[in-house]
Amino acid sequence: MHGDADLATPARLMGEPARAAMLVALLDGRSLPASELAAIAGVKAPTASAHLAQLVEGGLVVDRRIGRHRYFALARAEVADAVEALQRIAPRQIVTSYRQSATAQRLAEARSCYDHLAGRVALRLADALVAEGAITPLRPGEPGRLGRLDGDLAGRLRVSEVAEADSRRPVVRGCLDWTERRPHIAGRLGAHLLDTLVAEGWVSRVPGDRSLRVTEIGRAGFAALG
Amino acid sequence: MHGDADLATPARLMGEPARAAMLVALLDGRSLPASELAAIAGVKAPTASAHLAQLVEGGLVVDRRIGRHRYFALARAEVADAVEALQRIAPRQIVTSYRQSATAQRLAEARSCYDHLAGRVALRLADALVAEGAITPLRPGEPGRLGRLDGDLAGRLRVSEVAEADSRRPVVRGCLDWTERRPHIAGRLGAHLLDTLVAEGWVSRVPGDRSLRVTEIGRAGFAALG
DNA sequence: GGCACGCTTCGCTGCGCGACGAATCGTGCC
DNA sequence: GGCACGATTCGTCGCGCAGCGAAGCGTGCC
Repeated sequence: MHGDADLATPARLMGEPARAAMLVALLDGRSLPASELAAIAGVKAPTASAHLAQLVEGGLVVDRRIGRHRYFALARAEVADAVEALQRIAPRQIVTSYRQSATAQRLAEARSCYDHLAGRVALRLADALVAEGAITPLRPGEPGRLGRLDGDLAGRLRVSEVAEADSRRPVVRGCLDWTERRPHIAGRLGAHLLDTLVAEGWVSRVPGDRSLRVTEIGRAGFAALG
Repeated sequence: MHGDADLATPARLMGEPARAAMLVALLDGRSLPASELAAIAGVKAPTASAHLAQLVEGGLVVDRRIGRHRYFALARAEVADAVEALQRIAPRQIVTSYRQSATAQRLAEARSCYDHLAGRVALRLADALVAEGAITPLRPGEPGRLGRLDGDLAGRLRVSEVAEADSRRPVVRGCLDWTERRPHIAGRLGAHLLDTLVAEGWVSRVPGDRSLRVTEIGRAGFAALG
């Protein structure tokens, strides 16, 4: 009658618990693969695939195929606004702005990505190792090579240890951080660096969460990188 | 895991077309009875009753029982915000703010309420007739009485005609305007006034809509009331 | 008191859709 | 080339729930 937008369509998409969980997981702007969203939503792959297809069809989410992976992200800021507006009227719990929440900030700062380090600190670390010549410049999804390992940082993080390991897995691989749109270090070195940083007390794992807590030691260490 | 508000609950409530239509109808802050919401949503009374019970249970809508009627309104401004946020991401159609839209403004200014006049102009008219002594002060839901009908306004609007009619329906009744929280004129006089104003060209009916268009004549006439 | 009327409750029907196992497709990797 | 793996498609199952007719309840009205 008086030209309403079809409110019910996006609301229905958000009204299913598994889909709602996916949208919340994407609220901070990251892109996540279907498998991870399935785990977050607590459903199996076929179910997640169907949900994600609906979200894309409904224009709430966009997808980007990278090799055999498929990354999903919120389509636009208005979708995040709507999600947050709904959270505000949800029973119990006050949400100011999730995108600026402590959890989202911690995830953007430092988190684990599979077995390696991600977040802003990962980018600083990668930049510093490239600058030192310990690794070749990173390109997303592509393998890199080690360089001269006699530098200060390479020594402190024991980069040479990964050179010795025998594995089919590439030593260095660029892994795109979808929040920052720049690659950080994955591959054997990426996993090794995360282990070393945890062992050295720079970061500590948060149980049941992918975020990492940066300690005082780590804060000083990362700050000294550049 | 990280203390989310239960986004899915309010979203599910909004994700059903009939309920969504009801919420949109309440978006401008009015209170509407169940029967009218049923008509707006295009469902029968039992279905509407079930939907409204869910909306109340979910905290999106509050109800107020007045006699055998039950009026519903949005529970708080945040609900309207969420509805509008969802409309903005709905396929095709851009909604800026429905509460400030032309249609909502017209409804707040002048509309028909069943068979009589409502909206801000109805309040001005009621105030003027009370001031002139043509009717006793209005109390919501209660009948009133006619007074001296030799005043200017009473003459122009032919109020005396309703005094002559023989009907069980009360001559004057206060009808609460839920937007303005003050009563306007219902009853036989209310219906008579609307008919007269249409006949005199103060307002014209909008087909398929409860809003009334105030003409130039009406604009001048209402302005002269006070 | 009796009627009208708005709303609710009950019982039933049918459909939409979420869930998953199994199989398939496509890609990356060594 | 062959394996591993992420994602999708297909088919099936079962639950949840919207919808309504009929009946019941409470209130207003004269």
